Amino acid sequence: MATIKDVANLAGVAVSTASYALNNSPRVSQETKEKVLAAAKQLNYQPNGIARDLKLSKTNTIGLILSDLSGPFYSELIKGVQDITIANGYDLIAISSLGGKNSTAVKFLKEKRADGIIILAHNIDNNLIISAAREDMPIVLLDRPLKAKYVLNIQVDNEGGAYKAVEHLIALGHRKIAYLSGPNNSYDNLKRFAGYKKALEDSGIAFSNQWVYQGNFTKEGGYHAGKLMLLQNYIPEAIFAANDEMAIGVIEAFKEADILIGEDVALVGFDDIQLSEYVTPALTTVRQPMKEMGVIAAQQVFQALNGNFSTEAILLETKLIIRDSCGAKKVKL
Amino acid sequence: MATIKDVANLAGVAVSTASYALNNSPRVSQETKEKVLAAAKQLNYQPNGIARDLKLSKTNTIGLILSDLSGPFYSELIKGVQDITIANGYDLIAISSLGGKNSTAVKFLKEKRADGIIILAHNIDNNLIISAAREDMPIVLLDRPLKAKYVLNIQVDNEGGAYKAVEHLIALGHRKIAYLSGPNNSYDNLKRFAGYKKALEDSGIAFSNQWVYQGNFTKEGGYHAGKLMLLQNYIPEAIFAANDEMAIGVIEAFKEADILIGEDVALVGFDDIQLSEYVTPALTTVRQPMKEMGVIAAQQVFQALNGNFSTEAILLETKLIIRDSCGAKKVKL
DNA sequence: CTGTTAGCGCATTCAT
DNA sequence: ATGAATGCGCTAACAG
Repeated sequence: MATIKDVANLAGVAVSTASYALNNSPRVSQETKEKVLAAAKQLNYQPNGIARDLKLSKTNTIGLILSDLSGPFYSELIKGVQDITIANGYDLIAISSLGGKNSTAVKFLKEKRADGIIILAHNIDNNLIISAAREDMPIVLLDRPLKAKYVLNIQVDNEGGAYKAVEHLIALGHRKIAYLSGPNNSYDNLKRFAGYKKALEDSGIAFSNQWVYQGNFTKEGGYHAGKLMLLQNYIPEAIFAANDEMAIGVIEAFKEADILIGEDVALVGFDDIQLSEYVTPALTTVRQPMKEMGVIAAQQVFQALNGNFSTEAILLETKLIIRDSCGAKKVKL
Repeated sequence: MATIKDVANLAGVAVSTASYALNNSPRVSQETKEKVLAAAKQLNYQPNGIARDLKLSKTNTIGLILSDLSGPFYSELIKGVQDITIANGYDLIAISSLGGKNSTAVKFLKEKRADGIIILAHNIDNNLIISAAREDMPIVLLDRPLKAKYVLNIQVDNEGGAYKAVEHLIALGHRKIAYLSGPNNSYDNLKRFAGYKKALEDSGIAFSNQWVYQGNFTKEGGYHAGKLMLLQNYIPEAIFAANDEMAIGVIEAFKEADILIGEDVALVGFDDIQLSEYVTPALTTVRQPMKEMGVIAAQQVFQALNGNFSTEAILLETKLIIRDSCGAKKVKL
């Protein structure tokens, strides 16, 4: 691979001159500029970005860390981030935090391989984030609060969203409302659980531990939880699933047992992933403003890069999307 | 940020010794190793990965270039690639080719920011690929054939898959079969179109240009094509959509007009995206072995990195997944 | 076993 | 307007 040195040699100028010419600096004459450009073309010269990054201590890229690149859930988020990143002339890279300690994500954080980082991955450790965040690499955290220098917080109102969902179920006349839980180390799950409990409480419904089922935020988990309810022969009047994937798992489990969701049991999810609209019955769920979240996250990164570190956490509102699985439409008839 | 030099100073050793110690080389005594590690810890030293990459001319990462990071379609592919990449101790980065000439993807290719590249993005130019591919950065191309040095080809049998789909439609008794087309510059689309025509031909059905509708591989495109058919008051007996997203768009358009898919019109898609199973009616479609594709692509990269450049293109088989939208299940009753 | 030194490829300061 | 020289942070060949 040709280096800038080769180009300079061929053009008969010094390396520095070649560099100036290549970067279109006004310091170099038109004539030599052309000479250098011609040489570069002839050698098929491509600048080595890594050398440049090292020299400038700047990568011009934003890293988006996700717990799983193949999730169904991030599509809109990515779009939002992408829009802003491109608009700022930066590059965007998506990184998986899969693999724990040795994941690409951890390496990126530790080695400052991006000028800014957006994280939506609960398996990235708080301490790592704190020690990685720096003035020239601010970090935006999307899935938990963390007060630290150069760390910005944006969150969805999980608790409020869950509250809305359960309140809706209660208004529909249900009292025995199960909670289908995500992982206990997930902050999102905790908040949703809190919202669930608060809604029960506010309606004078006593909470029972029996009502919570573990579904691990996966479709399979939801399916198994549904099966478990069937085996125990305990079908609640309503189920609030802490995310849509689990809710879809429940739908499948109940479908196999000929239990009609939206009639025999009411079901509400959380997230409003793309699938939720298409599943049968269409899933009532709590929508997160994912694209907006992506946009704001990216904007915060660039603001921080410009020295404006907003201190206060941003809380985004959710919206209850009523479809068929909760039975509300039936009730109205 | 502390550098290795600071660590060496604090530990009272030379930079090289510090480097060896940090990299756990057997050349350095246990005692000094500990001294260095202690110093590193005290300074919260983090190696600068970019400097290392420059020095070693190696990034230890594989880049996966996709035309749109937020597509519903890549989930399984990414999983396959990820598995192999992690197994080889490499990092994986997903990059969007959105943004044309200035996209991150183009930069990655030109500046050799990865040790291997996998491309599924029709908007990356052949010439760019040819000039970017090199011994220490092989490129695997997933969406078109391209014979060039250090370029490897893996493809799905688009033509065969389309043939199967249309053959199935013909076997069901349909003659007027519309083709819902993707972009004309897409190789995949071309091949699927070829399979469609061949199937017609082999059954003695004359092809008519009137039967092809443009849908641009998007749901919106499919929706509009469906609307157009309705406006023209020309509903074909069957539709073969060149991908599932367009097929889903057609379903929506027809649903609005109370035309029953699977009864009034038969519909088959291509890809078998996750949604296809859940949409109503469930979509009959041609499944691509996406995960397998990812696995093989990554394997090819690592083989190439080890000097084994397989020359022959790999062709992966497709499978017709019969669900409800084609009406086959009805017919059997 | 440890230290000295030379680059990796580039941008940039300082002379000229 | 151009060139010589320096260093970003790191690894590794070489010397001791």
